Amino acid sequence: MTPNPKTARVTKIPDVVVDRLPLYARCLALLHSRGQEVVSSTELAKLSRVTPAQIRKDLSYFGRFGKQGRGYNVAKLLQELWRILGLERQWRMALVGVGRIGRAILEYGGFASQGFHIAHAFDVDHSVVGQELGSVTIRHASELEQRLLKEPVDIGIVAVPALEAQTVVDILVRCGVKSILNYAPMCPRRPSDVQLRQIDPVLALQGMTFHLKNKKGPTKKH
Amino acid sequence: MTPNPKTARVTKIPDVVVDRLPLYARCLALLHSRGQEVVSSTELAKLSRVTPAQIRKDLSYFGRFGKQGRGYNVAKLLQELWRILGLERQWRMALVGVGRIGRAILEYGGFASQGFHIAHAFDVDHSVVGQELGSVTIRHASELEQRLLKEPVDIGIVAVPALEAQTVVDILVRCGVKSILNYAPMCPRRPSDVQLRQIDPVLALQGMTFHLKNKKGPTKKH
DNA sequence: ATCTGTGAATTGATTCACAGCC
DNA sequence: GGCTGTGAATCAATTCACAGAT
Repeated sequence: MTPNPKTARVTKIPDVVVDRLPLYARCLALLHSRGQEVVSSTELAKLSRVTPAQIRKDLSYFGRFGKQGRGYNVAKLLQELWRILGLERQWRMALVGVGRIGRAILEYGGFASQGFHIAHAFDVDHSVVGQELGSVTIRHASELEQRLLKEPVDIGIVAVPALEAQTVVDILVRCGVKSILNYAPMCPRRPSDVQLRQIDPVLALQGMTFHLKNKKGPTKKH
Repeated sequence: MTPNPKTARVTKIPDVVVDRLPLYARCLALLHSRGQEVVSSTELAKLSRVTPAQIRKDLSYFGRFGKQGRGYNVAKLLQELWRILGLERQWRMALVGVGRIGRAILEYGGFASQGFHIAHAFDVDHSVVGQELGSVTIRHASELEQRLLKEPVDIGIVAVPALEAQTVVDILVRCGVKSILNYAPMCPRRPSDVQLRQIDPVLALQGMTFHLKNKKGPTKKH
C-alpha cells in the first residue's frame, strides 16, 4: 500500500484527473474528425469546459505532449490519451439484467463503437432467456458465475432492480471482475480494488431541483 | 453576484454538499421503509459510503436536525431533506428524443414515482410521432418551442444524437428551462444559470479502464 | 456512555504567474 | 507573440477533535 518508488513513477495520479481524460479524448476526436491538426489548451478548454491551466496540469501528470508557442498535435495527443486510458484494446463486458434499461444498452451501438464489447447478457426472466439481442444470446442468470469463470470479462454492467443488485455485484466480484457500471439505484458494497461507477439519473434530477426550487419557476400558470 | 447578507443565510452551500443530499435521502427512505426510527451519522455512513463527519457537516449547512447522544429521527430528517431539495412537489419534464434511450426513459417508472413527471415527449421521426408511450403522446420536434411556451416545464431531458443536442439545448433554454438532464455524449453550451447533468456511461467506462489496464486482467487465455 | 454540531487543522484540487521554448 | 509546463499560491473540501447536550 505504501507507494513503491520503483512502480510509482509520478507519485499517484488523482482520480479526478483521470476522470477528465476521457472528456479530453472525446473533444480531440471531434477536432480530429474535422481535420484539425493542432489545438491549444485554450481552444480545448472552450470545447471541454475545463480551464486551460487545468488541462495543461492534468496532461503534465503523464508527460509533455505539447510544443511551446504552438499547442498540441491533435492526432498525437489523442493517441497518447487512448494509450494512457487503455482504449487501444477491446474490453469485454457482461450485462446482467435485460429489462428496459438492459435492452436499451444491448441495442445501443455506442459501447461497441468505443471498444466496449458486450460478451454476455443474463436475466432471470425465462421469457427473455434465449432471445438474441444486439450481439449476444440472453442466458439465464443462474449460469452467470459458471459462465464468467469459463469466459471472463473485464467489466460488469448491472441493470437489475435495486434489491437484487448487491447479489449480482457479489457474484461479479467473485468472478474476478474489477470494474462495474451500476444502473441500479443503490450503492453496492464491494472490495476497495473494485472500481464502481454509478449511472443514476434520479440522483442527478434531485440534485438539480435544489437549485430550481427558489426560482420563480418557468411553470407559469397553464 | 456578491453575496447579499439579506438573501444568503448561510453564505453559500457548496455544490458538492447539495449533490450528496439525495443520496442521504435515499438511504433514509430505505431505513424508513424498514420501520427504523432513529439513525446515527455512523450508521448512515455505512449505508451511504460517506464518512460520519462528512454527513454531520453537510447537514449542518441547513440546520440542526439531530439530538446529541441519540442521533437523527429518520422520518423527520427525511422530510427535511425533501423540503431542502424541493422534492415535496411534482416537477414537470419534457423529453426530447424518443430513440432507444428515450423510449427506455418513457417506459421507466422510476422518474414518476419520485415526483418527476414527463409532461411532453418529442421526436423528429414521423413514424413514432403520434404514438402513446408511458404517460404521453409523442409530438413532432418542430412543435417543441411553441408547446413549451404554452405548457412550460421545469426540466428538459435531452436524448437525441450528439450532433443535434446543442440545437435542442438552445431551444430549451429559450423556453425558460433552467435544468437539463443530458444523455447525449457531448457537453452543450448554456447560460451559467442553467443547471446541466450529464448521463454518460461511455465516459464512466473510459475512466475505469485506466485502472484496469495494468492489472493482470481477468481475461485469461482465449 | 453516546452522539451531534462545529471551529480548527489538514488534505486535496485549482488557479496563478512566469521561465523557457518555438 | 503565443503557448506549454510547472512550482508556488490560493481556494475548496474533508477530517479531526472536542465542547456540549441527552
